[in-house]
Amino acid sequence: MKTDQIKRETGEGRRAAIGKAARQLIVEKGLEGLRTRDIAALVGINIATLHYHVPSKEALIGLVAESIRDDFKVQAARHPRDGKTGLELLRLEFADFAETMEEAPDLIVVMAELTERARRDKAISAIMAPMGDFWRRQIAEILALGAEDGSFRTDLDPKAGALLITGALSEYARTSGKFGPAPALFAEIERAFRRSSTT
Amino acid sequence: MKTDQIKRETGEGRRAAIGKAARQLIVEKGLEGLRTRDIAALVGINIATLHYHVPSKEALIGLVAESIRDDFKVQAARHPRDGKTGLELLRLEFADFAETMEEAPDLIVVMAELTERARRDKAISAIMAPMGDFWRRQIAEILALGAEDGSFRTDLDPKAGALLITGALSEYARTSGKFGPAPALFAEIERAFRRSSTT
DNA sequence: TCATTAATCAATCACTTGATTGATAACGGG
DNA sequence: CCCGTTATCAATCAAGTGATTGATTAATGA
Repeated sequence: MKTDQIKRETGEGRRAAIGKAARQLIVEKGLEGLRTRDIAALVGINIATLHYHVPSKEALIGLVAESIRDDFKVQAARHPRDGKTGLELLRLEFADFAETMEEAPDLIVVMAELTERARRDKAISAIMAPMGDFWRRQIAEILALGAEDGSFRTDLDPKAGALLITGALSEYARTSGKFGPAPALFAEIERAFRRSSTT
Repeated sequence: MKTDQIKRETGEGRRAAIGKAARQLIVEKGLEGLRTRDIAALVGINIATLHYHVPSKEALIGLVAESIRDDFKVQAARHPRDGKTGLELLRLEFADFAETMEEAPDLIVVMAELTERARRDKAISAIMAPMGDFWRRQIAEILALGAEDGSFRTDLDPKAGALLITGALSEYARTSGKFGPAPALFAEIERAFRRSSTT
């Protein structure tokens, strides 16, 4: 257990540490207030060393975006999803989201920050946009499945419904604290898509 | 029609011009890339003159936040809202939103940017948070009214429903272009809250 | 063992950026 | 017409800010 590095660190290890520190600083100060010097200080290395591992600030932000994408992929594949009804899958989605908010709230903060930046930065957009698309498509598939298996309304538009759900969850994460407990929101979403009461 | 200022400009006029230029630049480069020099250049004045009218960058961002709030208030009071059913009011809300996206898309972009910053900046938060609250409360009232007058489901949770709607509209604005035409989303929202088919 | 590579840092560069200073020119009331 | 107020700018400051340079030291393989 060599906690404190006496001397050196392997290349990939450093890159990972730099990415982690950058994410932490983005949470604290925003992308706007992100400084290479602060990152280096947090990692405990010289600025030149930081530039040795990550050539530019742009590349650094790209590194963060990639690390977010990786975390997102892990989160998306956490639970088995076979042989379940639409409603069960949707609840699984809710559970995943609640779990992420609990365990890795900074993931959501940094994602929001990068999504904002993606509007102007094509390189970031290339990484972040597919993530949003993936999420929405996954929810849309769940809704379509649920409409077939009787969990949800048959007049449901899966794509629009998916936008509703991802929007609501994002908004909840953004305003969290102000709005009450998540289950109340989850329940309302279920009612919004449930099959009409008569049979 | 004195289009080009030969010499001077009144104080309030300048402040307004500075605010407008700042908003334009925030749309182009983000809050992150907002520079006092760029604003001054866009207005056509010296940096010192800018500081004469707006003492600091912080005050400048506050000015932008206030101008956004003012626009928001105008937008919110555009149509008469008395004597209508919940569904009619909701449709009015949709129309207002679509109109804003059409006529003043930068309003939405800047609002998103400031909302993001509000997370870290208390002064901005003090201006922006009430705006979001106001919007959500207004929608919640519409939903509550519609549940009473028979437009919407009776098992509707107005607060959760409002979060669903504002989240969906924000998400739509954020991803616009990717998702199809707004009416499809509006229609799905209506179905989500409509009274169950029987009766 | 020893040359090569990988990793690190002190010092510094070139430029940006918010803000200030001191002087100057228009405006407007008396 | 004159003087105080308002508005403006050229020049400059001080503190950053991303990035580079040149040298030094640990690891690594032949």
